[in-house]
Amino acid sequence: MTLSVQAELPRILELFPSLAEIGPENWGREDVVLIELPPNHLVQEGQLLDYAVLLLDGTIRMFKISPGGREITLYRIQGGECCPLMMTSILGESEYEASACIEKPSLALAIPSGLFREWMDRYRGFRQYIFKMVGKRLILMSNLLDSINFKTIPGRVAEFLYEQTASGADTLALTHDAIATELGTAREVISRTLKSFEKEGILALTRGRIAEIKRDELERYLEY
Amino acid sequence: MTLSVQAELPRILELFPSLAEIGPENWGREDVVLIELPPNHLVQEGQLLDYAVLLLDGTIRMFKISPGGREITLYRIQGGECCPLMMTSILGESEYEASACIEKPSLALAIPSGLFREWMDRYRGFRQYIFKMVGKRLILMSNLLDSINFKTIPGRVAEFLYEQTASGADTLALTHDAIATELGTAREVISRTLKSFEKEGILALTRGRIAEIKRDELERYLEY
DNA sequence: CATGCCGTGTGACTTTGTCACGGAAGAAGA
DNA sequence: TCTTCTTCCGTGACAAAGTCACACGGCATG
Repeated sequence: MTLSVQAELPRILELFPSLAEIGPENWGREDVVLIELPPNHLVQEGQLLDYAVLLLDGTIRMFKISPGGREITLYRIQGGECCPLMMTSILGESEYEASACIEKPSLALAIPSGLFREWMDRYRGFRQYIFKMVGKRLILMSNLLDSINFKTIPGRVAEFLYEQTASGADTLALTHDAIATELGTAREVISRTLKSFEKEGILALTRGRIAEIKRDELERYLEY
Repeated sequence: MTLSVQAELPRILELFPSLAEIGPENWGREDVVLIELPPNHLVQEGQLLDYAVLLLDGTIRMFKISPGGREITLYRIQGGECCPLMMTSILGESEYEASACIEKPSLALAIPSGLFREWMDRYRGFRQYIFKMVGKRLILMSNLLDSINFKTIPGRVAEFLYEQTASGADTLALTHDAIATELGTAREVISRTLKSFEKEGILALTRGRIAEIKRDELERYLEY
């Protein structure tokens, strides 16, 4: 069974209000389809560019990977978002230069490149929405660059933990390796940093878990 | 004496062909003006956003600066280009988050934000041009991020020298500090690296000069 | 219970960044 | 020409971060 765009239209419009201005003649098209993205599927540079993808559900992690295998997460795409790198590839006919990993099973609206360009021309709100997305990521990436180049590791780890516990939880189910991958450093570095945090009583470490995280203590390490 | 937009129109259209579709009623406006940007003038975050700026001449360096004073160059804007971070700020009403330094005396076309948005809506070619610019920088920044995080210093210095000598010159008039600022590292690090290159006979160092650069020898150090 | 994998801890070493100098090249002025 | 000053460069000692090699323990699986 495949999902029908028509059936999901309410959900699509809720997530992407800017698509409201698109008329029924476009929604009826056979080449605008819903696709399911399998979890843990990897997309390398330059693929999938026949379609622009708007994510309805799940999450996709965009990252860079070095020849040595070290990774760094650039950003995540969530339901209601789209991938700016992909957008600019389609619109600028340039290369794409990052990898994507589908973290949670994802559902997406696929729009053929040509049609996507047409929509960008025709629909003002949609265009503005896409532009905002791209701008947001541009700023995000410039801040990431800033962090990598100017901040210390303890500072970045503290910041990461601080963000992850923003919802109130004081425990995270994360391996050191996962954090290293987020921040673009090595697992040993994270292990040592966390260990030193533990010695200061800021948190407690067990296998695959970071518990008893004291957010207020973390603040001491936040930079800027 | 101020320069007249009308008088410079041929030059403007040559540098920005996509502006050709804009009719005379817009070119006659009093609020579209040419401005001269003084060299070494610094622009901090969030300024100048009442106008979108299209550069006709000169160069502007966009960079990040740390609390400690270390800098890293994000990219340069040249004649015929515009600043993507500024564009996205105007279109997305978000913050701007970088500094700019006018390196060479510059001449620019200033368009009020509102009118710029109007042009973006009305003129397809102009819109596509701006989008291409933004995309180009997004990719450039993601590659820079990659370099910072994954490449070695000798690799990055070699790459920098390689690019700077692409025109054929085997001598560069650059201080070590200038290179450090380009790459986002410390002057001492660059000094040591260049010294080691000199010991290998790849180049010759004198005050404010790097001479006898052997491009083919540099290739050994290029990464990827 | 045995096996194997995965996550973690650790020490030794290399690379990069920081700090504090000092010294030399060139510009400017007397 | 000599003096003074600024800018640029070199260096050593140290701190921070990344790399490499390996060991150990928890936990799942058969």
